[in-house]
Amino acid sequence: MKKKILISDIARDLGVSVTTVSFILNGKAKEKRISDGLTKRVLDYVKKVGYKPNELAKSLRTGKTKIIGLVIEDISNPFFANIARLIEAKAYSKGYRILYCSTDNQPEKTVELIELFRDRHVDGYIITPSEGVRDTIDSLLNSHLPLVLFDRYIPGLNANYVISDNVKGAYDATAHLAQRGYKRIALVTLYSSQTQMRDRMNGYMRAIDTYQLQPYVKKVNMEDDEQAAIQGMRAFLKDQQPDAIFFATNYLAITGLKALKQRDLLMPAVVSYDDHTLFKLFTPTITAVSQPIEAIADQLINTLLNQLDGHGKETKQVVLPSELIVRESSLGQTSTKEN
Amino acid sequence: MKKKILISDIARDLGVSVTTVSFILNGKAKEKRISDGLTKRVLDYVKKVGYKPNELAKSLRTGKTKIIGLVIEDISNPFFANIARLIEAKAYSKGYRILYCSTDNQPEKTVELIELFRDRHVDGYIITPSEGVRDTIDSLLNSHLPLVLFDRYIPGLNANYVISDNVKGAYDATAHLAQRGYKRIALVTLYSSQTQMRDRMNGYMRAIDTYQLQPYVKKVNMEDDEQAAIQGMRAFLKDQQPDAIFFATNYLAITGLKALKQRDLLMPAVVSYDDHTLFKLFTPTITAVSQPIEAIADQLINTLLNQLDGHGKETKQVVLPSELIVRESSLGQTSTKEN
DNA sequence: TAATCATGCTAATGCGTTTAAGCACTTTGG
DNA sequence: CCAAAGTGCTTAAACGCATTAGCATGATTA
Repeated sequence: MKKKILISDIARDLGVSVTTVSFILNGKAKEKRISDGLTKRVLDYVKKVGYKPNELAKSLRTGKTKIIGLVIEDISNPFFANIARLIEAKAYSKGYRILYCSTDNQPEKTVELIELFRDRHVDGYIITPSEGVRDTIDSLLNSHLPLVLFDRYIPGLNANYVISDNVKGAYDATAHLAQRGYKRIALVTLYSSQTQMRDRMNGYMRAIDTYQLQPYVKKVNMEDDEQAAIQGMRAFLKDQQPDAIFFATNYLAITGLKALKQRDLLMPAVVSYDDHTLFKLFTPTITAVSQPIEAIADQLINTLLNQLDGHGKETKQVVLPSELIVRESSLGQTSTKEN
Repeated sequence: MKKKILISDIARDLGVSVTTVSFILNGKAKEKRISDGLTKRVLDYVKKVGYKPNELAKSLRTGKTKIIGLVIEDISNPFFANIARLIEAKAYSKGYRILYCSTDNQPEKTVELIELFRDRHVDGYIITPSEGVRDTIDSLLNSHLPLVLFDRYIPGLNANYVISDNVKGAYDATAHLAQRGYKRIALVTLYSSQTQMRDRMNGYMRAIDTYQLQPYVKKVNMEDDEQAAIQGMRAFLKDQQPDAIFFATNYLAITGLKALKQRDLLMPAVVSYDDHTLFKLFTPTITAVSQPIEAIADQLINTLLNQLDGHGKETKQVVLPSELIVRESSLGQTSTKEN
């Protein structure tokens, strides 16, 4: 168990000052007019003994950690997981590392995680805000900390965000069902006033208006155990007998499918906001509103990096289009996006 | 944008020394015989001004970060995601925080992530080791850093680990199919010599021996694009015409289902190692070998916390039983574990 | 009465870096 | 020819906290 080697060891061994070594290590050799010979000598020695600076000390001194905190609703949801992956890759190439945590959409947990990241002095934040975290986000904003929200935003808060066009996505999904001739098109959504949920509801209602249909809305509480949610949905299905259902999230769709699994209910047409790898495997396959994951990740990381570089003082609020992926194996039709 | 408040500010405002404040804040008031009156006065003032110590400085000084690094194959895989959740919850209650990262099973990335965590001085490691990281793990071991491997281990390395009984799980799955009368039972696995894969193969082979069947094994490379894997599987299916398939991981099963989706192939019976929320929704539903997630998380965190407390010098290597969850809706049978 | 002890606190040092300021000399420009 | 600028480094002060060793009191003991 060899002793950890310090920058002062390097300096001593080479007969120079710690400062000089530090300059060279931080690429300031030229700027600080250190001779090429010494620069090379130091670099070689550092490589030889395998010295690595103590990042904690470095961060304490500089105030920078080269870490981005990713506070996400649920990392096990494929939509979020995929975005996390893309962000991680892009950040990596810029020398930043990502640390992630799941909030389960619980305000207290979200606040705690943001505080944790703040305690650890992460350089920037990417957050899916749950309800009731306005003050915490506001405090980050007031401290001028680089920050981008996504998937939803906080009305009235002048923060950067990247979201998809939830209204249009939901409208398209509902309109698609209406055009197929379905008459009793239900929306299954959450008890939630978050913006993305609100907008999906609005999109659904707009389509209902356009096609002069009756709305059937079921709100579910997903924080309780899943069984209760399933029971609630089953009651709704028996009651209202929808011939088509638009689920406002992919996990609502999954829970809904479980509710439909028992064969006493007839299988309505199903559309989900957010896709899922397995949706294409179902019989019948499930149409989905697919968010432009790659573009979202791009915008997120670029907006954040801009702020980290000190540019981009003006807030950036981006709305990206979603795409309806139509899957109807029973009718022999396939989307071109299929693989 | 208010200035960050320091421990020295507290001390000055209260007319006491920094040392005293530090003692009180770290719960050493009694031990250091600080009077109750002063203790209360300091605590109250700290709460009033909302002082929070700089964790970086603290860590630099103490060498402790109260952070556990979780290096996992793929956080978007439900099996890993669920374990991560449980670990996070248990660690949290002990004052530890979790930081996670996905390796995608790539050795270079795994090594880099472990180094990253090491640079950040995490207090302990929980790792699903990919191949080729023996040296890195060994180096952690040599530095006496608290460490537990899981899902697989590294043969010959005397490290703590927690795994499930892969041999028995695979045997049970294969035997189940044999008992149902299937004759051409295939194994679909990875090109991988990791222990869990090796053991699942061994379990399959033992069952093949027991029931005097012919083995049909397809190895797949999942690091390439999925299309190639699907094509490979389809070729195998057409060639060998298995009437039952045992997939060695849940994502192999998902890819396999995509390969089977086209209706030119007859649907064989399917069993997967590791369960998935959606498996029970398929028609026909999919039987799975389910690992005891809760027990695994318990053992992992307990083993690690033991080491962090300074106890537990002897290495702990735990093998937990897996359970076969039989799902056969077509036959009207259901497992009692079903919900 | 002096020696001892418990009490309640503080001064000083260290953790491993970065960085502003400087130093002793040499070169350059007008 | 002399001030200004350049050269190649180093000194020392942070960064924000924890901790060891110790110091001044007053109380207790012998």
